[in-house]
Amino acid sequence: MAGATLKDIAREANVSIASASRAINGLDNVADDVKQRVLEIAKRLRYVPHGGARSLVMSRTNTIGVLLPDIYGEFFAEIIRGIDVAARARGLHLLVSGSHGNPDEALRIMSAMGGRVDGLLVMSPFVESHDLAAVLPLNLPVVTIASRIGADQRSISVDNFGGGVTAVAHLRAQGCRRLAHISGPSRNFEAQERRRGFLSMFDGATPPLYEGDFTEESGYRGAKALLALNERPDGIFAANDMMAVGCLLALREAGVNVPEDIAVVGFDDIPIARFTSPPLTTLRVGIFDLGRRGLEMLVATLEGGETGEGIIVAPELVMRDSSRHKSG
Amino acid sequence: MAGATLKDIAREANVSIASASRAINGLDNVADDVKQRVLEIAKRLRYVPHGGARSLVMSRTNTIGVLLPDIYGEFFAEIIRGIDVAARARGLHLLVSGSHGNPDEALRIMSAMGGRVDGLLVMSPFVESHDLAAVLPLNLPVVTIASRIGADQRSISVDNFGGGVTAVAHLRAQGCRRLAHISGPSRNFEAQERRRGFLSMFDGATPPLYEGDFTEESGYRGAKALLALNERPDGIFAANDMMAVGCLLALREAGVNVPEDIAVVGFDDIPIARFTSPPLTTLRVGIFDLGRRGLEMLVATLEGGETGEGIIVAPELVMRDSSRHKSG
DNA sequence: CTGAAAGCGCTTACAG
DNA sequence: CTGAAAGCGCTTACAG
Repeated sequence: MAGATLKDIAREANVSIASASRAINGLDNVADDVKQRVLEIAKRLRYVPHGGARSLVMSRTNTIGVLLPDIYGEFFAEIIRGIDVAARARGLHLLVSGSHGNPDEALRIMSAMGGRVDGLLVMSPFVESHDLAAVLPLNLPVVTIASRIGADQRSISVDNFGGGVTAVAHLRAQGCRRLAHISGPSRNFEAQERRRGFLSMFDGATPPLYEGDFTEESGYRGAKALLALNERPDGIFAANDMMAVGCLLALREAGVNVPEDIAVVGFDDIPIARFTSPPLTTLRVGIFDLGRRGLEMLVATLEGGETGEGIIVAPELVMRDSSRHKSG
Repeated sequence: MAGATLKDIAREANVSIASASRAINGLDNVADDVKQRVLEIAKRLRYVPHGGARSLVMSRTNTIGVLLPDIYGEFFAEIIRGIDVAARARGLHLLVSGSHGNPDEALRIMSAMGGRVDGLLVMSPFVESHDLAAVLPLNLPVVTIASRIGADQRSISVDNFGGGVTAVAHLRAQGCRRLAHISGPSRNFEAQERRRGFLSMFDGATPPLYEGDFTEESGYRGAKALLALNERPDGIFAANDMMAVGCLLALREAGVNVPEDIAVVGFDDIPIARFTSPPLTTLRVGIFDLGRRGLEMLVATLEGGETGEGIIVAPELVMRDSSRHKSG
């Protein structure tokens, strides 16, 4: 019922469980015939080693815990894919937990992962996330991705402020004079930084802001709200691509030409951005690589114990038709 | 270094490790003061129980292994989200492994998960996947999602054939006379079934087929290929929404009106389908629910040992503007 | 090359 | 209410 164990195999093969263990693990201090016999029996019994027991004695789980705020849309699919590909290349397992809504929940989950993982990859973009640092498990290496956690933490994050600045500079260079911003949720640290970057380009003036929640839906509503303004904007910076997609749809429905009447810039460069109509100008953060590099950094910590500080990735402007030069 | 253990706590609290264990687990056969003392010390030491040891002795891991073919795009993000939400509700962990490219790799991964999980949720849509059934770990409950594995397997899948039939019937009802199909990859079982359903509506005649690979890119190329035909189709059934998105873009670029000139139907109803232009008519399979119900079915097997056969979900036509009634 | 034995951290009858 | 002890399945010095 509970599956074959090493003991079963050893008995059947007439050897000690030590020898069985060695054969299974491919060590060379086993007689060839023993090795063969054991392997055969193992296959016949469909033996699979008990990972828990193994990790108990080796004090290594070969598993990385992954903590995500919400598994939603292409952005997170890409992040996980990057992590997964890098983990697979190293024979590591992934204990994944998505959709925690706040730091408290993240904490509960992390403690539930205790003893099951060798390290933690945490993405917790909540503004309050720096509290997390205080409760992170001792002795468990952690790398944060796009989060706001104590600066002493090893981390890989995005220059969101700089991205906001770049978006504004680009729109102005394309001839836009009245810019507006559809921001992400205010409790999201990244959203806050992008908005700060955007606003930093206006001294004194207060450009129109609409607070969305990173969904297409909210981008759609945001664009409608901006269109209703007395002074219509001629350039919109959406804090992520999902909202930009919703935004493009609302503009189309309103008969607004993009980019001639209103230019649009997103953030992230999710795979679908090339396939919107018109194709979306955006700030590429290399989502897949964010995940991949996060995992690699964690592995480096695990192995070398290196004490490098964080990496900050500068988003790269990808110009597509949604913002390409305009008449005015 | 290795983190505090029950022994450390017991020593510090001047109790046996048995009592410490009871206090930690909230059993009631512990004196209140002992419980309090232990809990305090545990918090101070940032104690987290060793999951491996616990699962070893309890022969229960509270973890579900999830095996996906590829973590890519919104479809898989939604599946995982459904699984994750359902798992969280039951206090279960998820050991996730994405991007296996074939049944062999799936097998390797499954054996690597051995002893770490109580059950397996497998999605392996490869045509050759029925081989998997022969090597699935003994005694490890498995539920398959949208896969082609032995019929005795508990499973939740989609009526892909019926979906193909529905798509054709719908397009014809909208007035389309020359239908074409952009199919998924031929080694994908679901893609095959959708194509079979499509073709079943043409006796004798051979409508145009273009084989894509489920990416936007291939949908884009497929539409271009179909537009180059002598006899242009006036209705296209794309085997998934991603390809339908690429298809819509190609049609727009070619100045083709949708649905007036060519109507388009997708498959899946990914979240973004409502936000394409025009909004995409598609066959909704309830992706999130596929994941959620798969996990629930697995849990039922785990708990009750019930022996129900599989569930087959009928996709539901969601009519949007990309196929709404046409002149001709 | 091989086996007996210790021990990883935990839970749970069992006896008090 | 409490503790000593057995045991979950495995790996690894240690002694042969």
